[in-house]
Amino acid sequence: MGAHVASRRFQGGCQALNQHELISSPSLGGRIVRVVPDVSGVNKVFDYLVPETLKNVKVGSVVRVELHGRRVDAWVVSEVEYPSSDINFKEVLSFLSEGPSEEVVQLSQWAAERFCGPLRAVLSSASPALRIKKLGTRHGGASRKSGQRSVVDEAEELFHNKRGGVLVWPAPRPLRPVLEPGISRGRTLVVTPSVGFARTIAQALRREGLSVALMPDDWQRAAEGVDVVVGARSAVWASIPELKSIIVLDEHDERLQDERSPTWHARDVAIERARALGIPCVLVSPLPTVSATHWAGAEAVRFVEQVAGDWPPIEVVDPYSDLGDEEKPQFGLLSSRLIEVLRDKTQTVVCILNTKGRSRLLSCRACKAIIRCENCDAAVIQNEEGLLECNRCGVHRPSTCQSCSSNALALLRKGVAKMRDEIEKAALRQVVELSADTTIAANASSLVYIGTEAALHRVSSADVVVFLDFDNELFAPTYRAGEQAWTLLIHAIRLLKGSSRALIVLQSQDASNPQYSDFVEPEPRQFIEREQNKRKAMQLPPYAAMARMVFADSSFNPADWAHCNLSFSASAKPTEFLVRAANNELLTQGIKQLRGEFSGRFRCYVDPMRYA
DNA sequence: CGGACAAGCTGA
DNA sequence: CAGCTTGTCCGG
Repeated sequence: MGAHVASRRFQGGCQALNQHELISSPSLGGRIVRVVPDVSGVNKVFDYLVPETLKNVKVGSVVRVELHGRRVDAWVVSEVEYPSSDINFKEVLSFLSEGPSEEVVQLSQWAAERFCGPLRAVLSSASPALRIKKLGTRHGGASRKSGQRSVVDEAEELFHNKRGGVLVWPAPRPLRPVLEPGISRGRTLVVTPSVGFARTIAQALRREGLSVALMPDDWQRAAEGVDVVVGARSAVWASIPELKSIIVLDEHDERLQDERSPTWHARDVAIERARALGIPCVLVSPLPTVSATHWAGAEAVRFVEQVAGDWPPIEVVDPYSDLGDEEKPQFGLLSSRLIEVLRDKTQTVVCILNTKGRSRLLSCRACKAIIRCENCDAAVIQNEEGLLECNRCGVHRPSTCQSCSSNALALLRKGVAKMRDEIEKAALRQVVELSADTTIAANASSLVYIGTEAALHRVSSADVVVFLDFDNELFAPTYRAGEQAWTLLIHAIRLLKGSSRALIVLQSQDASNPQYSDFVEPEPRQFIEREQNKRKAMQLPPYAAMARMVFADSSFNPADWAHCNLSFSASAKPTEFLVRAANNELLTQGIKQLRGEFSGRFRCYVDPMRYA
């Protein structure tokens, strides 16, 4: 009977990690540790006895255990006490490696719960790539040169504010003033969207005489103690003793979110980590997300005065309305403004054509308007029955244009290769297609490039960046389309740094849409406020919680699960659902309940970047 | 995940 | 009813 009660306590998968669940009392047989096996599909915890010989086994340690007849790696997540010693535990077989600190283990548990995914995956991101038998202790930090630079007042204030906040600032240009107030407080964690950016920062800080750990390679150095730990999103899991502040750079960038379940976002993890430690977290971006500003609250969002040249001129042009009728069929996505830019042989031009989901974008043959959902304004697609269907809100309607009632609709689809040919014809000079296997000559001058959004990461500078079809970004069927469009734009703007003729061209077949006015006259305050109001009105994150759920088979019927207080909407795939709840707590609670009661398997993607 | 065991299907 | 496939359960 006692064994049965004990075994019931292990039920419930990754949610059953509450170490306070068991009554504390001295145990007779030695230390008992609760472990998470590194086995996919086993989202449960198990308890093992630590033999006297393995003294270095502690919370976070990677150990070897026998589970169901096989030997597997596992993380120790807590020590537990049993009221009696009548259960025969298996012993931990061996100590394999140092792992995340207890603080990071707890943070991982928070993230697994908040993002409704397996703890194993988070612990894996938080662990060293190679085994570490023993950690040393390094200097206590603060081994730094004096000679501090002038500091941006706003950044300074945010770090002195106990909680931190959001700094609206065109990083990565002068970065030192933003990092300085953090670094001067003590050990600092800097998280960036890309490894390249992290490496640049690490090099710059090392040149100043600071000790720096670049994640994930310097896992051990970070755990032993350095002045600054810097890395891409998984650096947010670095085990750092006596952490004093956290800085997230380019908070708007979606690369800060992991796309596998659990879909943790480094911004959210950083905020929670700082909260738990009672240290400031400062989020930096030229245009922070609604989630960031909502967390900070109005008084902790600081706008740094824009420097001239931060924003290059941005032109929105309509490739249809500004051409003569006879030119339209010939040039397609080529506006006269674009042709003018292309033909100036002294300028390097980068053209971006995002082909993702392009084939699904519809336009009206008669009035050229983009076909949108009448309810929520998202771009719609045509389903198999020929009806227009909104992926965002699920509304259907017959195939007619919302602005002129014509029923002649055209699919806008053209690949990069085809566009390259057209552009080359119009440009009267060579156009290079940028793809994964294109190499760019180091000092190639004044060329025209074309590629998907990945091309923005493949060139180092340009005079002009043209988004051939910005509607595809701005009206993408995800609620974060506005922010994601801005992310691309910010990246493009940084490519223009150094050019005296910097220019951004956004081609749109709906240039008069009010959403475009934000781009012509960028006003971060206004954009943030408008975006916030939109999310609030439509009950979208962060004012509500949302997840994509992918079931292993089609045995799930949402109608049977009303008691979980989740609202399900079907998607194009029968095994996928979009699920909503009023807030994150209700979402995780509902999903937890569902996981407990529903027999089938499913994966969750909380705050999904994109959803079909 | 992958082993254990149970229940279901087939063919002589 | 052996021999095989398919399903469900469970791991300390």
